[in-house]
Amino acid sequence: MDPLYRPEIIEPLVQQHWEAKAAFRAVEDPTRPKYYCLSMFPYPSGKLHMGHVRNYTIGDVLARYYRMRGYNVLQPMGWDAFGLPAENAAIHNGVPPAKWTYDNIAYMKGQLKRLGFAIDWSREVTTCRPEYYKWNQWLFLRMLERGLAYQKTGTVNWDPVDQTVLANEQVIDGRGWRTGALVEKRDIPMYYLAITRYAEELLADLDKLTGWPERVKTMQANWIGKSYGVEIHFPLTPPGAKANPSEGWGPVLKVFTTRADTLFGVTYLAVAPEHPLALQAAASNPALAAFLEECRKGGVTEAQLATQEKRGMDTGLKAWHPFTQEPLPIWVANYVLMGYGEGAVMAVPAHDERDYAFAQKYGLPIRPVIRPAGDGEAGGKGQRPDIPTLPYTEPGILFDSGDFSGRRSEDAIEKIALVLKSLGLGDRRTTWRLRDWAISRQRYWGCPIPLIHCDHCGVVPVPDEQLPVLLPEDCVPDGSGNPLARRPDFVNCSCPKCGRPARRETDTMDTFVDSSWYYLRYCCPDNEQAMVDARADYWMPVDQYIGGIEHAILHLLYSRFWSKVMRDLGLIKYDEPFTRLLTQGMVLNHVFSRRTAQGGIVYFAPDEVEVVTDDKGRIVAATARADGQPVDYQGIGTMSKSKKNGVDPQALIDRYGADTARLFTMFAAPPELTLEWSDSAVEGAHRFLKRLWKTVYDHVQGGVVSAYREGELPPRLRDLRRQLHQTLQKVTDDIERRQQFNTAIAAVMELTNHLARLEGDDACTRSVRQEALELIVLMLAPIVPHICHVLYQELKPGACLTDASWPEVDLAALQRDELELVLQINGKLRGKIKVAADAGREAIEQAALMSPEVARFLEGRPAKKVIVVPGRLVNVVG
RNA sequence: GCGCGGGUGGCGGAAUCGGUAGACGCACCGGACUUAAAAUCCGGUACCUUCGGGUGUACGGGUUCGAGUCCCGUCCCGCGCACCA
Repeated sequence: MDPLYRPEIIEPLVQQHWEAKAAFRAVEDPTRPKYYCLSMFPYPSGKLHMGHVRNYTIGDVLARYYRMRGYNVLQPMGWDAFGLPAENAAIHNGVPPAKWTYDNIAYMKGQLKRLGFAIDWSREVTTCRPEYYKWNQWLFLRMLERGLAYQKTGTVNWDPVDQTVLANEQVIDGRGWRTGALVEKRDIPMYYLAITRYAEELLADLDKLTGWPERVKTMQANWIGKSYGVEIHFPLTPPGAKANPSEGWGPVLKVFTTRADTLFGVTYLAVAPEHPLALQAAASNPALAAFLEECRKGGVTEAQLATQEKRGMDTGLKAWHPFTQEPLPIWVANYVLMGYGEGAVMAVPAHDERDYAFAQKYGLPIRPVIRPAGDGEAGGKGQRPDIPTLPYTEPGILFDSGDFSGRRSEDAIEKIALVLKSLGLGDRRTTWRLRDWAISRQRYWGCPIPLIHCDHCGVVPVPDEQLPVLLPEDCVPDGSGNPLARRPDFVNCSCPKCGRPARRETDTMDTFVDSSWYYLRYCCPDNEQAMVDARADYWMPVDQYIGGIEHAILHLLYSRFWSKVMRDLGLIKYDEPFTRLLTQGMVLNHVFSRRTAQGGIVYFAPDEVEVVTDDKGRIVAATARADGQPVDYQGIGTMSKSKKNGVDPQALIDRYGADTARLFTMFAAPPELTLEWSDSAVEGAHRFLKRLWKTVYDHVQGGVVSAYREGELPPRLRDLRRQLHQTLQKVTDDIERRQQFNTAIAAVMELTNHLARLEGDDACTRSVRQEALELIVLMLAPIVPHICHVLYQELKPGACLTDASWPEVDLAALQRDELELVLQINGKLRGKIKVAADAGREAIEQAALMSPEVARFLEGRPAKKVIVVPGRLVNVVG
């Protein structure tokens, strides 16, 4: 055995061993419990970053742990390979996105292998391969047949930098999620997936996801945004003008409200600038038309986003109140959203912040109709109460509201809805914030939408037998529009219906489509005949999914939707794809910057600066190595290219090895929290591995050990065995139930420190040391598998760690004859007492009362009370 | 604004069901080894102290024999959503 720990030598050897044995090949086996451990697949951007290392190490620890526990483990990996960065790289370097992508995949795959992840590479899935995206197209056609996919021309979010349409989810604060460019509105024909049809189920089934963080479920629930309310129709013709009541109410203006109880406080109606009524009124009103035009452009300007000033204009139109018959002015208001509810609201300035601000600005009447429920609740109809400060937005008791006065808000909403329904002027209604998912992208590097445009037959689906619609891989985009549209060999085709010349759809699918079902394809990546097969029934659902919190809404919601669609198509048998979800925190590092003379900011990589620390080790100043001039220390921030504070995992692996990289990322913080990069903490992790190596080396040098007999162990060795098995118990619980790998590692470090201090090389000691080292190596095996593989071989010649099981706790070793209890007097720690392990409550009380501490602190006063917490402490109250 | 997390030494963090606050690691200090340094090993490290002890988990109250943990209020930080009617 090498006396020195040399990861650069042992790690490649161990990896070759795994490869030769096909150690991590997953084969369906109905006789064994399965464990599908999935990490979110990477976008092949070029090289791994620390976030990947963290993500995949967490997954690998769990996969290896469950493998040792006897589960049939599937841990696959693949590539989210379509997407814009490939096109941008092509624009810069003149290389086709396909080549750039495949080169990146090859390099990053090498990096993943170098980190020693227990991945079944035979199931690798790459979304830009026809054998994968064929099934995107196939399922899209199934959805089209069922009306779950449909075309609609609508106002869409247009990213002027990427020249593409964005989904609502991809617009953040009015800007493109990737480019940060201000999003414009455009009218374009688009394909949508009807995710809203599943809104109810997507919301309700969140309750089934007991293995998901509450935070993620809350975010999804908010995103789906179910809202119970009432739809109210305001007639657009005066009630008296109807010649014949049987004709109904004629045209109405529909609004949605959650506060129907405030109906008698309505003083005007407001519609969105895109509302048909607004457009109609604008036709004969140039000033209004100008205002609408301003809203269309202004809705996304920076200034307006910042001030969010409420603006509006009277249309001159009137609607009539369904109960009071009173005429109400209809305004256009920029704070009303066309995309939500009916694109129109009933405005109640007295009880709504926005309506209040608007009414104040434009001098519209403000009419209170709700008062606090408070003490005067029995107060009787019509009684005029003290009105609190307006707007009063809480529910309360109605007044000045006709027959409804005196009712509570909740009650009034029900009654008003009933009466409206009987009048044919409204009903209860549920509204959702969730929109249908727009999947068309005017980009080249994505999955082609399998449709053909024929002048005679219209939009015709590509027949199944012609799938996949192949994406040409030799295009080099130049940044303007979609290069597919300029490829006659792609565009020109014949209509599948009439055979006449036709044009292929050149839009491609949102890449979130690709990632909505990749986990299914890992189950059967080689099936050319079907999207999924029976193997998916064996592996699915995913038992443990690990990925970044940034996917809490988009990817996870789309995947849940996709699963439900596939279930309804009879393709799969489960409702929810991911049973347990772990969202790992981000990786952070120090940020250094300097203001330039022009007022800009330049960033410095942490290794480009020299820091000055105070006597406590805090950074107080920093200078750039290049010019010796000071730079500003900005504290800790997420690793990013722009801040130049990313750490290249490759450098870490080259210097310390994969095991150190893995140990550091798992030890420095619990997986859900942010992880702060620290060079010295990395060294600390490396030091521990060197110590472990040396401890095993020293022990192995002593030669073969004989097994001890339980009875012959002296107390100090029994104590060590107790700690050993207590540690095993804790580590098992930390990994399996708590998923707190940092405390598991801390416990093993503590044990290893104790073991290093264990003196003696008699047969008994060596025998217990052998047991302890074997267990330590097994406990660390999921985290640092390379070093453990070698150490295990040294400890047990002929044995192979790949076949080893997770050790069992020896309950007998946990037994003890004597316990040490904490002695408290009046709740304060005063000492410790030793009692027999089987001592009863009375014996413990006696022992406590007889202790010198009690005599000293109670000074002869009698104890009023003695509280005994078995196995922990005794508190004497005097 | 609404919703969800948080606030513990110099730092990352531990304390799992209301029961020894600060595990483990980093940093720092001291010692050993060395001609010297690095590496390694050993010891110390919340604060105050009259060395008996006292005080400490953002702040102010409360419940309890006992509170970092539970309850009420305040402040601060992070994340998500954001004119959603």
